[in-house]
Amino acid sequence: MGRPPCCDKEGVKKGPWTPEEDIVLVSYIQEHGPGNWRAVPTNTGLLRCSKSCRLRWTNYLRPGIKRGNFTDQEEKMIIHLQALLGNRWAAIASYLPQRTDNDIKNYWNTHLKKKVRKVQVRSNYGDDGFSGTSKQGMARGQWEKRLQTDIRMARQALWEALTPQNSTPNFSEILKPSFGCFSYSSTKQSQAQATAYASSTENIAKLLTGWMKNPPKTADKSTPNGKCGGGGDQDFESIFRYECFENGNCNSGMSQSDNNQAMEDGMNCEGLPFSVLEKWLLEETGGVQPRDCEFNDIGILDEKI
DNA sequence: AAGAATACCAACCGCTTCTTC
DNA sequence: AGAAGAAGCGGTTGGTATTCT
Repeated sequence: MGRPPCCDKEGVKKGPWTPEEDIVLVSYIQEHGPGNWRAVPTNTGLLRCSKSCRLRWTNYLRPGIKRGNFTDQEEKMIIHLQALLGNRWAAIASYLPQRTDNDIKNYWNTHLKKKVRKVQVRSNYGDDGFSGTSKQGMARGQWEKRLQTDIRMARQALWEALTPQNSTPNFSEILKPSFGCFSYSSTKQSQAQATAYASSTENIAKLLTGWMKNPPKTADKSTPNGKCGGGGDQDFESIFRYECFENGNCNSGMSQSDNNQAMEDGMNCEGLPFSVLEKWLLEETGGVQPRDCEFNDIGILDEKI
């Protein structure tokens, strides 16, 4: 027998929150700060369970939340992140600080899932899509399994590439988070792509090692998310810019002028912000690889040094 | 105009993970 | 070390709005 649900008690209200309840909750949190949710219903007199209070705050009342109207940029990020991380909505939401996991999840389920599926069907499988046997003779379940495998392979490859004993990569490949999801058409091709992906990621270690040897002197630890704030030409952003736009590794098909515009907007050629790409990279490395890097300049690895 | 179908999203449920003792 | 409670997370539900027939 499991623990009884916290909201089963009698007298606990369910359903939509009223503006009055919202005001009570917000006033209480303004005074005491978020947390200790257990105490909220008793101290406020709200006939809600602690869980409901927390959810209402985090998903709706918390300041800084942007609601509705997802931009193209946000859509793109969600699609990429979902392909990379799966349905880990909280992790995805961490890249979009103004959006809640619930919001992203809802948006994915109602809009993006269909959109992505359409694109996949059109570009890779023809109009018969996933029904029955596809053109490749693969059932949907198998396809999903393979997708997961490819993502795992890609992540593994990235991790391996970031360990100091490995070397030699094409950085722009890493900045193509669409790996694994939208680009395969046959098992052979998918394997080849995974292999190509693995070998092409090897350069990251090199790039990072070069960067770490001369860490940005002006890196600003106080910038949001602890990211490097304009550390001369050796910071993450500069590396992304160099590899994508100046070193000829951009394969987005974008014109040079569009590239320049994206660069000015702080994005790579796929429209992904440098800050996000940087965070990916740091997450993929677990914040600890390459082992002898001095990540402390961007406030990530202080305790390891 | 009205009923049915579909879309949307806030909120709930239950499982997992974290924290405290 | 492990039990218990708190908090976090993702899947699902249900009410409302909108669109279709």
